[in-house]
Amino acid sequence: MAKATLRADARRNLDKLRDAALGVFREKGLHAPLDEIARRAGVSSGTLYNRFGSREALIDAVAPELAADSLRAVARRAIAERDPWEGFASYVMGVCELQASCPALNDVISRRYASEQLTAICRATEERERYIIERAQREGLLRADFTREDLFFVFWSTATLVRHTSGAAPEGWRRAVGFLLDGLRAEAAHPLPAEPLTPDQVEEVMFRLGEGGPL
Amino acid sequence: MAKATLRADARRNLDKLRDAALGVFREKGLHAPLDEIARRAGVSSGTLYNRFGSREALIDAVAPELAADSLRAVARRAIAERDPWEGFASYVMGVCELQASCPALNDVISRRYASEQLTAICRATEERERYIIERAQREGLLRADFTREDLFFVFWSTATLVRHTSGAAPEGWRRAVGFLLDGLRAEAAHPLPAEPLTPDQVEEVMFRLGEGGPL
DNA sequence: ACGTAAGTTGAGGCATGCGTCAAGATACCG
DNA sequence: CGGTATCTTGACGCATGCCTCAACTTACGT
Repeated sequence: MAKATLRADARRNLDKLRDAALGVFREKGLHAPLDEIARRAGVSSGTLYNRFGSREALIDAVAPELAADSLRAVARRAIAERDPWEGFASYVMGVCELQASCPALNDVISRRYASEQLTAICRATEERERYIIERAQREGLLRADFTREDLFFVFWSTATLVRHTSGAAPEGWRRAVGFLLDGLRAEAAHPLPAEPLTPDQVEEVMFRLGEGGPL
Repeated sequence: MAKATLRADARRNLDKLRDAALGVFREKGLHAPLDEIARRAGVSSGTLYNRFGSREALIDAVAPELAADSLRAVARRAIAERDPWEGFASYVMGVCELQASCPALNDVISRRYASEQLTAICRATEERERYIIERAQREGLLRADFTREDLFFVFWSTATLVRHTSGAAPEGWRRAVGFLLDGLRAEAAHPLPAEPLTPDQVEEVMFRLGEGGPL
């Protein structure tokens, strides 16, 4: 399917587009206008479509550099914490910090776009999260009824919070996450009014997030 | 400025538009296309602009019927609770239920639109909230460092949650709110990593929400 | 150096949604 | 009933953003 060899100029354009996409995505999020990426790369929008064909392909091309490393690093730091609760808390805060630091990461973490690479990155994330959660629960520090799917509540919430408060109160989200973490400690637990989401439900929600729609 | 008396047909159209707006807003939220409202009212979009002139004016015309009563009712029920914590929890859950039950209310509560009437409604809300919060704090049930501005964290979060999970997991948000409430009990309190938002900051965030922008 | 396959261009078609205005319709007054 | 002020209409222009394709340009092999 894919041509093995590109003409030199095409190859150059592909690289310029990749770089431009990385920059624009980081500044404006994964929904940034493709035209702007083409403009920044110094090529026409037609070329962008020639080289990539879709936003998704473009995202796939930059996803690893954009997200994989930072997410891995956050998990690594969390696991390195001696205290399992501190590890969990550090993970949650760390991921939220990523969300706050870069619109594109925020989109990745709250799953505003799906793509092959992104999905792979998330699957890797998932396993690390399970470990971090279980470790904290084994010691009776994280409430026992907390599931990995519940993490999405945290990240979806922070996604919006960060998006809207980054201007007026850049550190405001930390307070919200603080409240939330206090509710996740084992000793804070009270019976919950609803069952956890199933992985399928999470999947479905993410799928709809991709659709876009208003907000 | 405003004409005191309208011609009969104009008056009729105004009412039809008001009704249509109420219906469409309830179904789709306050950002629903104005054309659709005109269509449902059986008039042309030009007439909508003749009668109202802007989305904001249209919102103002339906805001009281749309939002004021239900918000008041939730606060009333909360205050009627004997236990101040139950009152507070019931208020939070109640408001979130409104968010979940109607896209327009969700927009009002999370302040996706500003308008004169809406602002007035919110100011009324504010006082009731202060009372509910203080009552629960006086008894040492709600954590002492919780401010009225922090309520917005809850409602902003739920707004997004509800918007995205209403299809796949209609009751899912209750679980998220459950976690949050557990973090708000006095005995769950741990030092927070950030200061509360000032009312000005809340104002500014709300102003930006109105702007729209992506998501 | 030249021919051709490969690549690029950018105007233009699509769709959404806001807001306007000249032309036509209609209520109301005398 | 007629005249006029009031009101309605709906096509149009605007803007955003996606995506395409016929015409043009360029790299590369010989």
